[in-house]
Amino acid sequence: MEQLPLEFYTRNDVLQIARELLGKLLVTNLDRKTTSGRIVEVEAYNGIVDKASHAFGNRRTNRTETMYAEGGVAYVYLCYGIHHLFNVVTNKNNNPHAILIRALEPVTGIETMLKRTGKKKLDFSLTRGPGNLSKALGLSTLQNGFKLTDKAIYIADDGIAFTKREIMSSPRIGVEYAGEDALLPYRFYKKENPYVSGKPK
DNA sequence: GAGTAGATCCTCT
DNA sequence: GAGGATCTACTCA
Repeated sequence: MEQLPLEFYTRNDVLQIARELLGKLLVTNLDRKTTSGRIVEVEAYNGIVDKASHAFGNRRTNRTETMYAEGGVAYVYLCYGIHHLFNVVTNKNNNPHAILIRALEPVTGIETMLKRTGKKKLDFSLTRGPGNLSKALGLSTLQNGFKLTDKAIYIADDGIAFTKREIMSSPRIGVEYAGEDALLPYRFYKKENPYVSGKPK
């Protein structure tokens, strides 16, 4: 199992990176506990030209500053006052690309995830949806700006990759306000995986 | 089973 | 002062 190198994140094709993230392992070492999950759903946010992105129009604020950092860091922010959403920042300095991790398949530390989320037993909702998976992995705004090349949070390749046929794309979720950009097929997910959010077919 | 309200708080205008 | 890259529970049928 290999931690992804910085060069993986600093490339400029956020859609390509998003596709490649599928099948990788997201690992957290927080609270002296290790938890990990296989990424099965992501959404790409294509920088300043993307109306659905917080960085649209090169809007630069305290919150979005993390996205302008060099790729390979975590961008975590609070949504609806309740949910912490975890993103991977990509591209070079001052190019605010990001990839939202929307769903995982639990791999290690399931007991810990259950404890964190207050669930009694494993079900598909444990790591389905960005709010839930952040909770399960112990991610919060405290981890905003963490480097993915460190040990606390990182993404690893254990040799498993999905085939092209297994990867589906669709418009993103929850971004209706973004006008025509809401229609862009920037969401990628593994076909027929029960952890993928949205409506089961 | 489908539709909707409520939670809850940080960020930006 | 408004609203958001969401989720859950509750209503109603």
